[in-house]
Order: sequence, then structure tokens, then C-alpha cells
Amino acid sequence: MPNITLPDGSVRDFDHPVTVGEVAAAIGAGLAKAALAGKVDGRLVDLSYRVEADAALAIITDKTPEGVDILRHSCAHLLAQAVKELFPDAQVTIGPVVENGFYYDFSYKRPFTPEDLAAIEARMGEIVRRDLPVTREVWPRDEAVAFFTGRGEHYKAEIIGAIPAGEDVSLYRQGDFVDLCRGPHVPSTGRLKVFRLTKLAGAYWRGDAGNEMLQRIYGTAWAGKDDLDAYLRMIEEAEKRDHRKLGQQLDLFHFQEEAPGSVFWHPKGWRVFRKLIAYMRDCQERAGYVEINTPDVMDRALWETSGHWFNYRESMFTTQTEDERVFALKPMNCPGAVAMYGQGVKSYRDLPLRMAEFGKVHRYEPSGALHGLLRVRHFTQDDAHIFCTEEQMEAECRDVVRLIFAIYKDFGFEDVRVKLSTRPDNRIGSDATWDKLEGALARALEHMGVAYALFPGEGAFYGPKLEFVLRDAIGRDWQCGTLQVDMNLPERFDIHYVDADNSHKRPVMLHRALFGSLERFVGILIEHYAGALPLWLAPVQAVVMNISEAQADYAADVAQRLRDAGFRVETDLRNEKINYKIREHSVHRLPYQIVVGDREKAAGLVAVRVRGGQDLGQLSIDSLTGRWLREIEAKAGPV
RNA sequence: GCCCAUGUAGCUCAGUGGUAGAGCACUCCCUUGGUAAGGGAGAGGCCACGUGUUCAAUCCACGUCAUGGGCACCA
Repeated sequence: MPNITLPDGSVRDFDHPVTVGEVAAAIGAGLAKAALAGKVDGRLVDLSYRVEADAALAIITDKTPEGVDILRHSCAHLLAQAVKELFPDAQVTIGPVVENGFYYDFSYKRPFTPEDLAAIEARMGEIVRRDLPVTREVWPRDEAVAFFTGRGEHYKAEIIGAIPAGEDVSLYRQGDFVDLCRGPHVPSTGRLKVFRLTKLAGAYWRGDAGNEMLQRIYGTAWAGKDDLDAYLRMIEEAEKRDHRKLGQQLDLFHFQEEAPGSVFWHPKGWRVFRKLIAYMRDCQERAGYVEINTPDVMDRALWETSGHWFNYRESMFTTQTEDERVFALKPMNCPGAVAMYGQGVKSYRDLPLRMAEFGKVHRYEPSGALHGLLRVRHFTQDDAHIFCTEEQMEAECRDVVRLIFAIYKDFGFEDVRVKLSTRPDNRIGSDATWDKLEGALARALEHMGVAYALFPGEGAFYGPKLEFVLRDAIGRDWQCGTLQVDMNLPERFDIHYVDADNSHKRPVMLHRALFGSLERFVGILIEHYAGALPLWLAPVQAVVMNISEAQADYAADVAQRLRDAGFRVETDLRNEKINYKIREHSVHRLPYQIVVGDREKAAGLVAVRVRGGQDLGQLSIDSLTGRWLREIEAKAGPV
């Protein structure tokens, strides 16, 4: 008879098989009430699961992430049941748990409307009040297929049909609603209290764009109302940080219909952009890079050599001139860089050759992919191509990884996820070479003590790659930096260097970008800092305001002296009250506001207010610039 | 590209089958005020674009473009 070991190490002895729910009851009435499911020897099971033999058991409640996921999964079933009750001829497909909630995909003759959504949510509440028991049944696969086919649930039947013949499948039943599911689930619908349907969307059956579009309903679910409220507040906060909204409010950039996916940078936004380039240029020069610039428009022949014409053409902007020559706007900088390398004869003494380029690339991205600054059709890469020998490659990779982390740190990004994608099935180059290249990337990370996720088979056909991913304010992941090894282009362009023994050798080509796209990086920074860019990046670092006309000259003079000291400073000499001006510049998140009235003018000082409201009192211009220099030196600034 | 929604003044939004409104911003006047909105007046719109229906369309229908939320995509 089972000895049950609980998480605290205690053991309970039962003289007969017991269900998880009975164990919970034996421990205490409170736990029995809170129990949602169990975990037996590491496997999640229903409360009704019968423990026959000795086992380790944990009672799952909504206090753990696993418990909350069970709530969410059961909410997906609840949603499906409500939809089937209201729209009997809708067909169910799948309904998994996602971050913060769940969704369910349906096939229905017409799109669901927001009114439908409200009705469905109301029906879900009603089913909760019915407090239907949720029960598990095990069926032979073929019987389950026949059952769902008989109910007209063809998608469900198709899913179950894909399960190997002869296997049993588990079904969950609540009232008249039955769904295929691995489980576990809450014991009854009455346990689902805190949920909300959030949005309607289209989604392809089985995630394949070649299939029909289903209707997805998203919802969110939580253990308690406080959690839901916190989540909704978080969403609200994220919306306030949206770089598209802040870009408008802070007068940084705009988009317009004539140039979908391309940015109009306003003076202030362009200052941030230029600052990033200046910063990166400085970092790269210290790291031994040279900077080049290659043409934006090049003949089709070059793209045929690089292979883009055949593999990437649908994403390229092309143009034909009067003389019928066909050109393409570069979607990548690499061919230009290789062409640059090909000029003149390179010696092993020239390597490693690190060629950086702030290259503008154009890609005809699908219209539905465009998203503010984060996904555009025209963007600037902080690109570089490193040509080196195989022996030099590992050290070069290490240096790139070191540089990338140092740079992210300056922007306050400490939590960076790294992905290593390795050889795909369809590839060029020998296994020995791939071993070397993948090893170089992996060792570069390990050398830095950087954890990474391995994505086997996800590399490009021409080489493995590292990707550096940052998470934005709304929890979306954006790839920024990348480090790739390319065995293809050196071959296609037939480039080489003369080695010490006078033989011709093929260089290895590393391709790397640290910001990735300058446009995207600005977008991420705006959200990261909620528009309050640190002093060193702020487009306007300070504004000098006069109290009244009598100090206009002095204010202009102060501003000029600060500009002479190298700072980005504007004046606000408008005929407005100081309260009005301070409000406006606070809304625009200026790092510093400087007020000069008669008192400051007489003393030759300035009154300084820091972003956030702190009053520094009266300072001399020298002590203010000294403070600023120290702050800029410290870089990242408050987030 | 696919599904759904949206598109009215510089911005944020109301609104109606009889060619339009608010707040803020803008211009001018008064005010010269010490740390988050002083007062008054004025100007400003081919109601995204095209084609239909209608005596009449910003409103209805269809199409196009763009944007938003998802999906697919991100070599």
C-alpha cells in the first residue's frame, strides 16, 4: 500500500490506494479546498488520480506557476464550451496555455465580433456558476476519432488521427462538452473565477500560412483578482511606453502613407540616432575596426554573384534605368564588403581586417510585419565584416561577444539572451569546418561565462550564428545583435589572401551587428527608458528658461556657454509663466531644466531642476557642467 | 501576404444621409508671472483615396492605401 512522500520530506502511509484529492484532505481541509491538481513523481495529474504505489506527491494550488497554468488551461476549455453552447456549428481545434493566459482556435462560418466576445465571456461565467465537474476519460484512439467525427468536429478528429494507432487518448468532459486533452484540469468549472477574454485574431490552422484561417480568441486568467489587476496595469504601463506613441509626443519621428515602413526622423530623433552612431564609431575604432561605405544601388550582376538574386529577390527593391539596366537596393551590406575586400591583393599581414559600415539596407518586408521602428523596410545596420584566418577566428568571436556585452551594459541591458544556431540539414562546407565554426562561437560564449540556448539546425546554410535578444517593455523579444560565420560569400566572390608561404588562401568571414538595426535600437531604447533618455543620449539635455523678459539676454548667454562646453541645450524665452514652461519640458522628459531670474542673473548663477523634480538650487555653470560630465561618464542612467 | 478592426483640425477624440464640433497645440492681444497648464480673441478640415447607390454621401456599398491587434514571415 502506498507510502506518499510529501515535498517537505514527510511520509504518509495509506493502507489503500488513494486519490490526490484524498491525500490533500488527509493533510488538511484548507489544502483540500485549495488543491487544483497534483504532481506525482514529477508528473502533473488530476486530483482524481489514484496513487497505487509508493510515490512522491505535491499538491498543486494556484500559488504556484504550474497551478496557474492549470487554471489557464481549464479556462481554454471553458471558453470552448461557451462557444459551442452559443455557436453549436463552430468547430473546436486547439486551446493551449500561453504567457499570462490562454487562447482557443475555432472554425466558424463568420468572424466573431466584439459583441460575441462579451456574450461568450458572460456564458463562461454562467458555466462557472453551474460548477460542472471536470472528469477524465481514457479512450482508444480510433473510438475517439469516430466520436469527434460523429460530432462534426473534423479538426479534432484530424488531430487525434495523427496520434499513433493503438494508443489510448485522454478526453476531458464537463457537462456536454468533451475535448481531447492531456490534462490535468481543475476538478470543476466552479474553480475558475478570475479570467477575461482579451482579443480576437486570425490564426492559421496548424500555424501554416497555406491552411485556412481560424478564429482565435485570447484570454487572460489569474489566481486572484489582484493578479489580474496588476496584469492589466502592466499592460497599460506598457502602452504608455509604446515607442510609437512617445515618438509622436516627444517629436522624434513619424511615418506616413507614402513610405510604409520607412522613418521620417525629426531633428530630435535624428540627434539620438546620430549619437548612437557616434558612440558605436568610437567603440569600434578602439576595437581596431576601420569604417567603409559602399553603394546603396548596385547592378543585378553583383546580386547574382552573391546569390541574393535567386534566393532573396522577392524581398528586394529593384529598379530599372532608361538604358534597361537592372539595379537593386542592397538588402544587406555583405556583398559590398566582400567587393571592398576584393580590391587589391591582401596579405596574411592585413588580417584580421575588420571593416565596419553604417549601411542602409532596404527589404520589402510583408506589409503585416511592419511595426513602428521595430520592423521597418528601410533601416541602418551597424554592420561589420571581419576577414581573418581560421586560426584568428576564435579570438575574433570572443572580442565581438565581449564588445556586445560591454555595449549593452552602457544602455542598462544586463539581461540578454543568446541563441546559438547550428548546422542545418541543407548546408555547404564540410563537417570538419562546421565543427570548427560552431566550436568557435560556443567557446567565445563560454569564455565570457555567458549562458546560451542551442538551436540545432537553425543556422544559415552558409554558417552558424549567434543571436542576441533583448526583451521590450511589453514583453516582446527583439533580436538585436548577431554574429554569423559565412563560408559562402568568400567562395562566391573568390576572395583570398597571400599567406606566409606565398600560397593563396581563403579567408574566413565573420558578419556581425551589435545594435542590429539603429532604427529598432532607438525604438527599444525609447520603450526601455519610457522616453526619459539618459543625459548622454537625450536629444535636448537641458533647456534654459527666463522668468521674465529682463533675463532673456542672460538666459541666451547661459545656453550659449553650455553649448560651447559641448552640451545640447536650448532656450525657452517665450512669454509664458515659469510653471507653464516647466510643465511642458517635464512632459517632454528633459533631463535638466535651468531657470534664470533676476536673482541668478545678479549672482551669475543658474537654478537647476533635475528630471523627476529634484531642485539642485543655484549652481555656477562650471559646477553644473562638471556634474553633467560625471553623469555622462556613468552612462546607462536611471531606467 | 492572411483574419479582424480603425482612418474626422498639428495632436487626442466627439458627431450626423442635407459638405462638421470639443480640448490641447498654433497666431494675435492683455499679462512680466519664481519650479507641472494666467486671461481673451482668431485662424485652421476635399471628414484617407477611388468608384458606385441616392435628389443629396464624411456617414450606405464595393475597391484601394495606410495604421492597429493577431497569424504567417524575419533568408
